[in-house]
Amino acid sequence: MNITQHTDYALRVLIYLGACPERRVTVKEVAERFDISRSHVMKIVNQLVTLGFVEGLRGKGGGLRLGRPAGEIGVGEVVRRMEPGFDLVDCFRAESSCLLNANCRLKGALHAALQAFLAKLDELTLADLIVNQPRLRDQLGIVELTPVA
Amino acid sequence: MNITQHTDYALRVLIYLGACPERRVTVKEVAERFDISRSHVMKIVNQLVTLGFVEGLRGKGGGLRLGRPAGEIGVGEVVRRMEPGFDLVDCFRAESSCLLNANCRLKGALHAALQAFLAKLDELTLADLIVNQPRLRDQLGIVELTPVA
DNA sequence: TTAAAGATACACTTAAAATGTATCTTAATG
DNA sequence: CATTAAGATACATTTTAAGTGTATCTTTAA
Repeated sequence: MNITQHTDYALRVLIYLGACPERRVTVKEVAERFDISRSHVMKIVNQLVTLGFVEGLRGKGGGLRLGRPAGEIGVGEVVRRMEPGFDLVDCFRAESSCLLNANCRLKGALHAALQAFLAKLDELTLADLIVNQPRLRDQLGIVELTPVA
Repeated sequence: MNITQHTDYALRVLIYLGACPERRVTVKEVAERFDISRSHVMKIVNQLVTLGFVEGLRGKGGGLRLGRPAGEIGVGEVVRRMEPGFDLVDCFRAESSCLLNANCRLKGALHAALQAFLAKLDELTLADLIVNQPRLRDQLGIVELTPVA
């Protein structure tokens, strides 16, 4: 059981943006900081923009910043919307035809567990992940008002 | 986010065995019933045997049956031991070196959510998934004392 | 001894995730 | 208005892990 890097990095990008609210951050900078491909970051960012979590501005001097205050971005919400599928098992999907289907208790049990998982994440907002901003900025290598070279 | 078919089918195999306690069930029968490859079932069964959830007997007249009473097989336990990795995200793994690492709250949050997920499954045993055995047997196509042709 | 079962090993296929490359669009600025 | 720097989009390629297939070994009952 795992979450895709896609979702994982979506959260990390949001943390980065949240820790650096005074300026726009570029995709290039994020990719270099986290040492992953620019195109992967771009895909993630695009989705975040589409969903309203991030605001992207094109052109010279453009870049990214949070689309809403960190306190209004739920961690559970991000995971729910970024993760491609929550069809924990085959029988969650419409076209599935497991023998048990009708009164299968397994399906219900897994569904309940999934809800518990997400509910736990719903307890937090992005702001909760960015407490102690100075230290976080330090770890992320964010220097005052100076973008990456 | 999903669980591998491996784990999914492990649970289904256990349900099948639990619903058919009066005789040994063969791998072939299970594969045909669930319409998946014999070798996939074999791999799953092997693991279940290694873990003690299932008892396999070779040779003519051999087959599978539960290794313990259904009431003593925890659903959470099965998922925990069958699922290949619970490294929800990269930073769960030892060799990972995320920038945030040290005081990253994300890691803690995801870990707590995972625990909530498993705790929910820990509330159930295999026996809870096999209530209404007659109906289940009917759905699984289990006929009294008559193996699949 | 034979047949029927699980056990083991390994090669192959498939699907999805991640990466790479190229090009388009937008916006600031000299 | 041209240039430059940014995100947006599209598509092809690579990589990885999950699943499948085939062959052979081992065990056990009859």
